[in-house]
Amino acid sequence: MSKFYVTTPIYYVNGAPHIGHAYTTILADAMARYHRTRGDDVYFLTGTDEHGLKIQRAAEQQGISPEQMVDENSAKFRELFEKLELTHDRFIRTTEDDHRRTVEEMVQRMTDAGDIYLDKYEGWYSASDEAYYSEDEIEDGVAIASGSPVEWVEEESYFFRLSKYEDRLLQWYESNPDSVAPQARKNEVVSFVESGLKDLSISRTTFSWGIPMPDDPEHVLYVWVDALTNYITAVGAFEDQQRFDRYWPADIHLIGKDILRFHAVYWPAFLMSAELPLPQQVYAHGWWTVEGEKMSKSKGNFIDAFELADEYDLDVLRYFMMREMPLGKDGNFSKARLVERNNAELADNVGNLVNRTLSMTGGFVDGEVPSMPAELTEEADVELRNHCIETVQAVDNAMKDRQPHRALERITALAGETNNYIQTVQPWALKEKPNRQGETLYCALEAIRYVAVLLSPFVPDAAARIMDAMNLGDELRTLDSLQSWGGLEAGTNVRKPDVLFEKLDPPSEQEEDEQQEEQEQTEEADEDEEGANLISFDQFMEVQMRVGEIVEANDVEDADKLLHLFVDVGEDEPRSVVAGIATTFDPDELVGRRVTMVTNLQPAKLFGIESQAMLLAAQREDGTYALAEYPDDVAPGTSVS
RNA sequence: GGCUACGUAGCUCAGUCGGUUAGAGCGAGCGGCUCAUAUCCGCUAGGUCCGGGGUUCGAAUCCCUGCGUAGCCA
Repeated sequence: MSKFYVTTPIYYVNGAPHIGHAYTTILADAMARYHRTRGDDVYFLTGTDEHGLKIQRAAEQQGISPEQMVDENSAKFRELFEKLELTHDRFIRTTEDDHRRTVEEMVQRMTDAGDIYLDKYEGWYSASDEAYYSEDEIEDGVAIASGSPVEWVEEESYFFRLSKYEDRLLQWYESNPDSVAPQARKNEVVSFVESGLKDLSISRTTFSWGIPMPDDPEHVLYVWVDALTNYITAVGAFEDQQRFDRYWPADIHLIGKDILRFHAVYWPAFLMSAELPLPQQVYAHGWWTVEGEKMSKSKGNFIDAFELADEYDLDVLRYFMMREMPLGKDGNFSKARLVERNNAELADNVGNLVNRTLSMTGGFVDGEVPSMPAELTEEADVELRNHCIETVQAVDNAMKDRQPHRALERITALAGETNNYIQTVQPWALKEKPNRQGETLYCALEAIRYVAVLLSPFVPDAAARIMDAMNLGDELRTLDSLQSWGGLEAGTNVRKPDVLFEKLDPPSEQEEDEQQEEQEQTEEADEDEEGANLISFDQFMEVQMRVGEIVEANDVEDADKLLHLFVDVGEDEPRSVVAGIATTFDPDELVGRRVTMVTNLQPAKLFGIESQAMLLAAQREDGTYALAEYPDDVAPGTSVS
C-alpha cells in the first residue's frame, strides 16, 4: 500500500477565510479522497498559523490576550472546513505544544549543524508590513510599495546560513524535475537562487508572541522556521519515528504562489540543515479572479468563504473550482460560468444519464440489475467497456500530473459516451428482445458505476447518492473495483435517486449589468490609485471632436450660468448646445467664433433644452472661461484629434 | 530595465518529436429520438494558429524580430 501525504499552507489567523482558503483546502481534500479511493494510506494536513506581531497588535487593540484572539480566529477556519465537509486528518495550530517542541528541536538541529548565528539586523523597517526595506525601496520615510511608514532599526537577530545551501538547492531542483511546479514557478525559483542567497534573519526581539529561541528567550522565532515546521510536526517528527518515516516526506505541499519562495527555497534549506528528507513536490496554484477582477482588500471584492458555501451546493462548488481552473494557472470565478458548467456537465450530462438509466431499469426490468452479457460481442458494448477502462487510467494519469481538471474532463466525457451508447442501442426499442434489453441496461449501469466511483473524490455527496441508489457495497466503490469490467452484480435492487444536480438559473442580465458596473467602478478606482488615470489610445479615439461655428447664441431663462447655442459642426443642421459659460460671455460676442465641440456625447436635457454636443473650454482660476478656438480658415466640421 | 512564460474558432482551452485536411467543450444554426431533469444523439457554420522575417521537402510547433498580456527580479 502506498502512502500519500498532502498539506495546505497553514492560514494566518488575522482575517476571515475567503475563496482562496476554500480553494486550496478543497483541492487538497479532493487529492486526499482520490488517494483514499485508490486504497492509499493518506494523511491530509491543514491548520492555522497563529504567532507574530500582527496578531499581538490586533489582540492588544481589542483588549484581549493573543491566546483568546487566535482561539477565536482559528475556530473560524475549523468551522469553515467542517461546513465544507473536508476530510483532513489533523487541523494543526502553531500554538500547540507538540508543535513548539518540534520547532525547538528543529532549531537545535540547525544550530548543531552550525547554521545559526547571532548578528545584527539593520535597515528600514515597517512595523505594519513586518518587513525590512532597502534604501531604494523607500521614499520620504515611507515604503514605496505599501505606503506605510518606516523607521531605521538595528536589531539583534539570529540568522540562518541560507547562503550555504545555494548549490545544494540548485542541485535538488535539477535532479528532481517535479520538486517545484508548475514549471514557470520553478524557473522563477531557480533564477532567484542563482542570483545569490543572503542569510536569513529568523528571530525578532520586537515582539513576544511566538516560540522563544531556545537558550535565548529574549528572541522569538520569526515566522518561517515556526510556520513551515508544522508540516513535520503533524507526522510525528522527533517524537514518533515510525509515523514520521511512514508519512514524511510529504508528497505534495499545495501552496499559493505568494509563498512560493518560502516553500521552495527556505523550507528545503531548513530540512537540509536538519538532515531530513525533502518534500516530493511544492506546487504553487494560481489565484481566483472574481468576475474577471483581481481580488484585493482595497476593492473589497473578497468573496467570503462562508457566503460561498451558503450560496452554492458543495459538490457544485468543488466541481466548478477544480474543473474551471487548471492547477497552477489563475482562474476566474464567474457565476455565469459556474451555472453553465453545472447545468451542462453535471445536470444534463451526468445527472440525466443516471436518471434516465435508473428510470429505465425501474420501468423495464423491475429495478433489478440484469445479468451481464456472457461475452461482449456487440461493438457498442465493447466500446463502452473500453472507454470505461481507459478512463480509469486516464484519470489516474491526470491526478499524477496534478491536473484534476483533466481528470474531471475525462470523467464527464465518459458520462457523455454512456449517453451516446444509450442513444445508439435504444433499450426502449428492445421490448421484443428482453435479453438484449437487459444487456444494454447492464452495460449502462456498470458504466455509471465507473462514473460515480471516479467522481466520488470530487463530488462526494452526489457520487455517494448514485452509489447508494445502485445499492453498491463498499468493495464496489473503490478504484480497484474498476480495474476489470463487470463488478456490478446481477440481481441487485436499484432505484432512482432524487435529483442529483439541481439546474441553476443563469445570472439575469440585470445582475450582469450590475457586475459590469461594479467592475467599471473598481477599474476607475484602480486608475485613481495608481495616480496615472491613463486611457488607451482606443479609448481616446472614441471621443469625437470637431470644429464648430457658433451661429446663434441666447440666454437661458432662469439659468444665469447657461447659454443656449446653435453650432454648425459641418452637418445639415446646426446642433443645439447648452453651455455653462454665461458668466464669461455675452451671447453676442460668441456668434461667428469657431470652437472645439465633442460631437458624440449622449444628448442631455438642461432646463428643458436638448444639448446635442459639448463645448470645450478651460476655466481660469478666477472662474472665467477661455475657449479652444480656431482661425477662420478651419472649416466647421473639421475633425480634431 | 533584466529574466521567464504565454498569444490557436464568438468564449474557455487541447494540439506529443517539425509530418495527412489544425481539434474539443460551451455558445450559434439545422435535423433526429422519446427512456430521461426542456433532457439525449447527429450534422453544419465559424480560423491571417498575434504581425513580420528566417531554417526546412514540410512550421501552430524550431530560430530571429516586433507588438500585446502575465509573473518574477531590480
